[in-house]
Amino acid sequence: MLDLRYIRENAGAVKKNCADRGVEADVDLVVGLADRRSALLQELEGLRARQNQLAKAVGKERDEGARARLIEESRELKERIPELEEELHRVEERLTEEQLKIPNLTHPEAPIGKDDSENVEIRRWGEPKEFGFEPKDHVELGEALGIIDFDAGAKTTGSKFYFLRGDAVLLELGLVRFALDLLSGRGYELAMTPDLARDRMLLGTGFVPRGPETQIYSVEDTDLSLIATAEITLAGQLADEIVEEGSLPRRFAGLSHCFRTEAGAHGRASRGLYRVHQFTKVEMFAFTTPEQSEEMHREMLGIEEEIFRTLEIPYRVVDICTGDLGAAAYRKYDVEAWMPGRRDYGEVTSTSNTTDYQARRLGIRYRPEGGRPRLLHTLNGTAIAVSRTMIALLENHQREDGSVVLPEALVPYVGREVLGPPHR
RNA sequence: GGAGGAGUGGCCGAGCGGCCGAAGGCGGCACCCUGCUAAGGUGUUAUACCUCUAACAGGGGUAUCGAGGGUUCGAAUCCCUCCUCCUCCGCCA
Repeated sequence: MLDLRYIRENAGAVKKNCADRGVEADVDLVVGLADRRSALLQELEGLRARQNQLAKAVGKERDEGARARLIEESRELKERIPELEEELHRVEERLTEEQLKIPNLTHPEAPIGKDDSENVEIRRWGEPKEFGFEPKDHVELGEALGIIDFDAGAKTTGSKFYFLRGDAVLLELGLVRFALDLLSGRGYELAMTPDLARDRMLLGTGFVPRGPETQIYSVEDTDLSLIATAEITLAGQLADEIVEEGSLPRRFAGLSHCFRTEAGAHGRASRGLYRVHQFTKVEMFAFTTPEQSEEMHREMLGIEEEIFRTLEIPYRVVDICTGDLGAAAYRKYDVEAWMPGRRDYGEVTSTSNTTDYQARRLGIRYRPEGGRPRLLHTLNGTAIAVSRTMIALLENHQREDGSVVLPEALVPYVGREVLGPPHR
């Protein structure tokens, strides 16, 4: 959410930003509603001031007649005030609804573009490996090894769900522990968060919990949804709080399951583990001062790259263009790993600087030394999204016989050098 | 799930239906004093929004004492619902 005053005073710039991002938001409507709200508020506050005045006067008035007159006027106000309040409430509800559609501002250096085809590659690491044989994709590899079972997932739960078996279980746990160890050493507080969160936390972080275009599973008859990422709970943990400046930056490494309906995503490149409804992820999250956030963003991207270099997986880094930023991001970088099964790079991590966009909605502020509270900045980045990392790992490190050699750094975490069929 | 208790400012903690945005303490800030340090003294210190104004300086106003309703001329204070936390019992991984 953007600051209402900023929107009113910079309607032109906000409109241009919406256009750059390809977002349909009615800025004029927001401004109109904001004006209406101000007018109502002024009228209402005037009446309330009179009401308070009267109440105070009644307490002091000794003359019975005068007292009765004061109470009479007060009773009249008591009728009118709720009517205005109701109208104000309606206007504010509508205003918030429209205001939420307006995306965050954009970093001046973010590339302008309409969709992911206009994202800008900024660097590459590693060369796609030449196999001396026809490489298989992770679905073939996983099923042949008996370690990824889509049929069982589909039977018990539905398509795009899966069982991990045998060495894949150890691989998931090893990847998670590998990431946690690395982040713990970089000053990230380890956290396992709830896998569900209140709708307010989803809205606050820029997700749409319910409705036709939602990507979120919500629980009926409650205000809870399954989280799409621990970003939601990690951001929400400080909702409505004011933290001391000295405690910033504050870094978290959050482990959670992630749930996504992926509505409308069928038919696209989504074979196997690439686009699933549930996966495990270690997420980086940070609260910073406005001055610290760009540096923190670079730090997160650096860690993401380091992880994939350590896993010996070729990747490229992409600067996400305006049309592909989503609502909350001011700037976003993706790391895309080489996936031999696709003969292409595929997104494995994403890191965003959301500036004060989430903090405003969630009410998270910090107190500068001796100053008034200011909104802080929030950032997030993927350390390891297990499912997609598993794709890259299996496909890049496969051998002709269908077994998979683990990168050295992972061996102690998985307890194996080679992934093979489960023990019978 | 059952029975009790509690939710107040950055933190702790008072609070008779009107004089309470709220005592007191801690912490913070400013100044004073003490040759350093420690201690002490005085003052100050919630947030958002509206409005006057050249003003992010001041003045005025509204709201906020877990949330939402209600009673009342008037609610932190009374009533209802919900949420959260604590204690005890039951159940359970």
